[in-house]
Amino acid sequence: MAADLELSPKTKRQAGQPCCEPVVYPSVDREQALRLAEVARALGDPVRLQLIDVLRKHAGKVCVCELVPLFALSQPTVSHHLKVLRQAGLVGSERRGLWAYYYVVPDALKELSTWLSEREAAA
Amino acid sequence: MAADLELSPKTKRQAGQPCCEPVVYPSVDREQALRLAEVARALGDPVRLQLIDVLRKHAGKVCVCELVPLFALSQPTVSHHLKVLRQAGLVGSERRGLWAYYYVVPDALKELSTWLSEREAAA
DNA sequence: GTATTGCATTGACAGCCGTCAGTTCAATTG
DNA sequence: CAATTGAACTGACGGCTGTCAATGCAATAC
Repeated sequence: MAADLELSPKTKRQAGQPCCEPVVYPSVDREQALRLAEVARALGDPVRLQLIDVLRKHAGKVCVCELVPLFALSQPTVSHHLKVLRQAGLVGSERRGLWAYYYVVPDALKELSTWLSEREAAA
Repeated sequence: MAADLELSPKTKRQAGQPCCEPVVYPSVDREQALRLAEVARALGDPVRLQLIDVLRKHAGKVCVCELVPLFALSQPTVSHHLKVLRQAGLVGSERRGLWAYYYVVPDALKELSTWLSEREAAA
C-alpha cells in the first residue's frame, strides 16, 4: 500500500533542458494521506455512499431493516457494507431491542471535505 | 457493485412496534452515486491522494520524472496510479518532448466536494 | 418453554487491485 | 544511423473486495 514520501532531491539531470522548474513536494503528510484515503476508500462504493447519504439525514432513526430494501442486495451484504463504514469510523450503531440503528459519526467526513475544498493552500 | 435503489414499500411489519417512524429514501440517485463513488474510489489510495495533492498546486508544471522519487515505488507503479486517476477523469496529461506533464482536471473534485459538505439538504 | 424475528458472522467464490520486473515505444542526443 | 532517456504497457503474483447461502445469536412473541 506504500510510499515513503521523502522529498528525495532530484537526481539525473544532464541532458537537454531541466524537466521542470520547481522542486515539488506534497503538502499532506503520509499520516494525513492515510486517513483521507481510508475515508475516501470507504466512500468508494455506490452502496456505501448511498448508505451514508441516507443516514446523514435520518441520523439515529434508521434501522437496518429499512436500509436493506433500498438496495437489490442481500441483508448480509448490506450488513457487510455497514461494517466497512463502521471500521472506517464513518458510522456508529446502537441497538434498541431487536433493531439496530445507525448514524453518521459527527465530523467524520470533515477532514476529507476540507481537503477537497482547499484551493492552492500553503505557498 | 450494484443496487437498484427503488423505494420499495416496507413489507413485513406485524410484530411489536414499527421499527422506525419515517420511511427513508436516498437523495442521491443511482447515477450520481456511481459518479461520486468513482471519484472517491480513485482517491481511496494514499499514493493517488498525494499525487492529486501535489498536482493541485503545481498544475501543468510537474513531470512524471519528478513525481516518481516522491514515493518508494517503481516508475511503472506511479504511472499506473496516474492512469487510474486519468480514467476517473481526475487528471489529464500533456506531453512536451520527452516528458509528460500532469494536471488536475478543473472541477473534477467539485461534485464530491459539494456532496460532502452538504448538511441536511432537501427535506 | 418454543417459535419467530432482526441482524451479524462465517465460508466460499469470482473478480479486481497494487506492486514489480521486464519490455516496448517515442523522442532526443551524438 | 545507434545509443540513451522518459514514460507507458504487459504479464504475473498475492491480497483484498463484493456478493450470497448458510448459520449463529440475542431479543421478542406466543
